[in-house]
Amino acid sequence: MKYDFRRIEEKWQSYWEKNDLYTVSDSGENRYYTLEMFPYPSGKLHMGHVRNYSIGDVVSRFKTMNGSTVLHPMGWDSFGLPAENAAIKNNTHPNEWTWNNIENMRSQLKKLGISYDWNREVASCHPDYYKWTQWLFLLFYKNNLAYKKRSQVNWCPSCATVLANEQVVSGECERCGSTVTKKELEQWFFRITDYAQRLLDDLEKLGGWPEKVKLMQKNWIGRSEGASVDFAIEGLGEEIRVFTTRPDTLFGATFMALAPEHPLCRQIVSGTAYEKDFTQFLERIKRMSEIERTSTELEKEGVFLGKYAVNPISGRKLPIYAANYILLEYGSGAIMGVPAHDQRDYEFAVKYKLDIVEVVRPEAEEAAPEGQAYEGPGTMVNSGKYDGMYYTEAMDSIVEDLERKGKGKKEIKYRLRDWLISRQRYWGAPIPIVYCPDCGEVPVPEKDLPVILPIDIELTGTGASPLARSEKFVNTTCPGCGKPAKRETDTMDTFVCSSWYFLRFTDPKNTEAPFAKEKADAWMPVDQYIGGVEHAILHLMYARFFTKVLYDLGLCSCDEPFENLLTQGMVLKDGAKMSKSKGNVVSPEDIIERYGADTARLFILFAAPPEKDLEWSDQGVEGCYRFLGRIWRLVEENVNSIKGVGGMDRASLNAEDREMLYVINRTVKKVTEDIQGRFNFNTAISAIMEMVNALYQYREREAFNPAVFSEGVNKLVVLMAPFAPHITEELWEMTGGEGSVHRQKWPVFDEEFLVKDMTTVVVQVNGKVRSRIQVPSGTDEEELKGLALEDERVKAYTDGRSIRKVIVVPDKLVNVVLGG
RNA sequence: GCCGAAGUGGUGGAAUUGGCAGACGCGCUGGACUCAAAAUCCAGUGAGGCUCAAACCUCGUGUGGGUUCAAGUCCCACCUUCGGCACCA
Repeated sequence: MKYDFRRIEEKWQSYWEKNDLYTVSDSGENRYYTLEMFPYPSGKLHMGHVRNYSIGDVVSRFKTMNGSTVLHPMGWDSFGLPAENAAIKNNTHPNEWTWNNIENMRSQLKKLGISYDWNREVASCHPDYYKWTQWLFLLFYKNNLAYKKRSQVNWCPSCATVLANEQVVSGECERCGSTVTKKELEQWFFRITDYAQRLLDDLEKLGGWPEKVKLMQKNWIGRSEGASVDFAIEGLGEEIRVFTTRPDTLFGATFMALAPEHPLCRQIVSGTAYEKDFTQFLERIKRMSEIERTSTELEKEGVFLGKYAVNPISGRKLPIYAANYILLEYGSGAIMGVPAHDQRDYEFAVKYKLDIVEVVRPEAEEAAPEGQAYEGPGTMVNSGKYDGMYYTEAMDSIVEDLERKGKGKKEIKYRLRDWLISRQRYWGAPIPIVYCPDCGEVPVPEKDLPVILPIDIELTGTGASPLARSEKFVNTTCPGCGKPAKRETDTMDTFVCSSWYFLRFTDPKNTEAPFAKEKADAWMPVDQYIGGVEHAILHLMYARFFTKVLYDLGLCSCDEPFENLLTQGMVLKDGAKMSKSKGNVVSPEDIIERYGADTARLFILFAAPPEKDLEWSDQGVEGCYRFLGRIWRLVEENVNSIKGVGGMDRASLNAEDREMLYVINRTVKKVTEDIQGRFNFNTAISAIMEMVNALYQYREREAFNPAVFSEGVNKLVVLMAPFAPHITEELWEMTGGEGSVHRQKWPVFDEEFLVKDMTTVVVQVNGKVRSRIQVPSGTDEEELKGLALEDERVKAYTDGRSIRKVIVVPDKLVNVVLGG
C-alpha cells in the first residue's frame, strides 16, 4: 500500500473534529498557553503563516504529550484598511470580503492539521468582540488614559487617514508607501507615555524574550536623562524652556533655537521687523515633507527672531533663532545651542557666525577634534566657578544651582509619544463617544454597547470617513440629556483590537465582560508567543501597555502578557522575500495538494532553525516527502514483525540489539531536548532521520530482534507525531496503537541503554588527530594516558622526542604535547 | 552616524560547556533492480598531495593578528551582508 497522503490527511482531520481532540477545558492540570499571532484575513495563507503555525503546533502537541493542558486558539485580526481597499477595487463590501476570507483561511488552516481549539475562535470585526474593544476604550477613557487633543499628526494623503508614529516608516506610510505629511487635527490618543518607564523597566522581567526585541523596544522608548532649564527672554515677560542631556555645557551656550512651529516664535516676532522673514521661513518649512524635514542631510537653517535670552547662571545674552533642525514634538521644542559640544549646533553656528565656546576639555589635549564639536567627557573650562570639575560633577552641581534659583530641574524625557488611535476610516471599531451641543463629549453608556458599525454605507475611497456621511449612524441622541447629538465617526486603530485578543481567548464567549478574571488568571500569561519580528515594536509594545493598564485596574493578575517570545524568520525564495511583484511566491495550497500537509510542515521545520530566515527549496520539499515515504515503508512493510510482539527480554540482547537501543534512546533524548530547550526542530528532525537510517540497517540483519525493532518503530511514530500529525496517526493505528497518537505520553529515554560499554577516544599529538582507541567507558585518566602513549600510531610521532605533557579528557580525548 | 545580528563544502544547514569541522537533507557521481523509465535500494562525495589501491600527509569555518595543549566557538583590529533607529537636544 502506497503512502496516500490525501486519504490519510482527510481521514484524520475529520476524526479529530468528530472526537473534539483539541478542545481544551479551563480546569485541566498543568495549564500551558501557546499562541501564534492571529492573522489578518487577507484571503490566502502564505508560507510565513505556515511556518508560524507549524512551530506553534509542534510546541502545543509536544506540551500536550508531556502532560500539559494546552490552550491553543486561533482567530482573526479582521478590521483594517485592506478590506476597504479590496472592497472598492472588487466592488464588494468589506464585511462580505472579510468573512469570505475568514472562511477560506479557516479551511486552509484545517488542511494544515494544526491543533486549534476552534470553539474559541474570535474575529475582531465581529460585534461580540468589538463590543469589548469599545468597552475597553471607555475603561481607558474613564481612567484618563484616553483623551482627545488637537495636534500635528501624521497624515497619509493616499489612505486619507492619520497614522501612529509607529506606522510611519522613514517618512512614508507603512501600508501604501505614500509620503506622509503633517496635518493639525483633533485626534484620540492613549496615554502610553504614562507607562514609558514601566514598559522600559519591565523589559528586564522578560527573560524569555530575544535580546534583540527588547533592545528595539528600549530604543523606541528612548529614555534620556537630563535637565530642563528656563531662559528669560529680554523685553518679553516670557521664558524659553529647553531640555538638555548636557547641563554641564550651560556656559557653552551661545544661542537659543526654537522649533519654527513653537508658539513662542510668533510671540517674539509679533509686530516687529523680523516677523516677515520668520513667516516666510515657517511657510517654507511647513511645505516640506516629513522625510525632507527630518533628513540628516538637510542643511541646518534658521532665522534670527530679533530678541535675546539670558543664561540663568552666567548671565550671557543669547540670540534667539527659529531653526529647522529643532523638532516641536521632542523635549520642549527648544534648545540651548552649544556649538563646541554638539555637532548640529556647531554646524548651525558656523553658518550664522555665532560664537563657539569650549567648556569641556578632553583629558588628553590632542583628543580635541578639529572642525567639529567635541561630545565626549572632560574637565570644565570657561565655566566660572565650575572650572576644573569633571563634567559629570559639573552636571550635578549646575542642576542643583538651577534648582535653587528655580530656573531648572532634573528631568527625564522619552522618545515614545502617546499612541494616536483614531482613524478616519470605515472598517474599524467605532469610538464610542457622542457629541452633544449641551453636554459636550459624552461616553456611550455600557448598556448601549456595542456601537454597531453600519453595514449599509457607501464606499467611495475618497474624502472624509464613510461613517461621517452616514446620516443614520451620525445622528443619535445624547445619553446624558436625550437631545439630538452626533456620534464620533472615527474608528480605532486595528492595533487596539489586537492588544487584548490573547485575553479574550481565555474566555471567548463571555457576554458580561471582555473576559472573566478567573479565566484570564488561569491561563495568562501566554507561555509561548510566536510571530514575526516585524511586530517587535508596534503590537508587542501596545499589548504590553494594555496588559499593564488592565493589571492596574484589577482586571487581570499579570502585568506582562507574554512570558516567552519566539520571533520567527522570514520565508525567502531565491534570497528574497516572497512577493507577487517578484513572482517568487510559493503557495501553501499547491504544496499541500502535491505533497500533503505533513510534508509541507516537515520541510518548513527542517530547512532552518525557526528564528532564522528560511530559503525555500522545491528539492528540499521532495526530500522531506521522500523521508515520510521512507518511514511509511519501514512500518508498512514490517507491520507483521511489529504488531503483537511482546516486551523485550533484556537478558537476551546481543551487542547489535544494544547498539540499536542506544540509537533509539539517544534519539528520544535529543529530540526531547531540541524541542523543549531550544526549539531547534531542524536538528530534532535530522536526529529522527538518523534513527530511521539505523532502523533500516538493523532490519537488514538476519538475526534482528522483532521486539527491539518494534520498540524503535513505536518510538519513531510517537516522536514524529508533533511534526507530521496525520501520517503518524495512520501508522499508529496500523501498528495496533490504542486511540490517537496525539494522546500518547511523550517517550522517556532509558538511561541503561545510553551507557555504552566501549567508547572511542581520540588521540591527538600536538593538537592533531593521529589515532583513535577503543576503551571501556569510564576508563580513568592515568590508564587512558598509558593506552594512548602505547598506541602504535602515536609512537611513530613520539619516538625519540620528549613528551612535555599529556592532556586527558575522559571518554573523549587525549592530547600528547611534545617538547622542543 | 548610532545600536544589533550574521558570514562554515556545489547547496540548506550541524557542531548545545573551548575538545574528532562539515551531522542530517538537497545536488552530483557510480552501482543494483528494469526491455526502458519512474520509484526504490546500496556506495561515494571539502580542497590539494601521494598511491594500482588503501594507509597516510598538507590545507581548510569572511580577512589579519592574539590567547590556549587544543579555537567555527574566547580576545583585538578590519571587511562584507542583513535588520532596527536616525537632526530625539
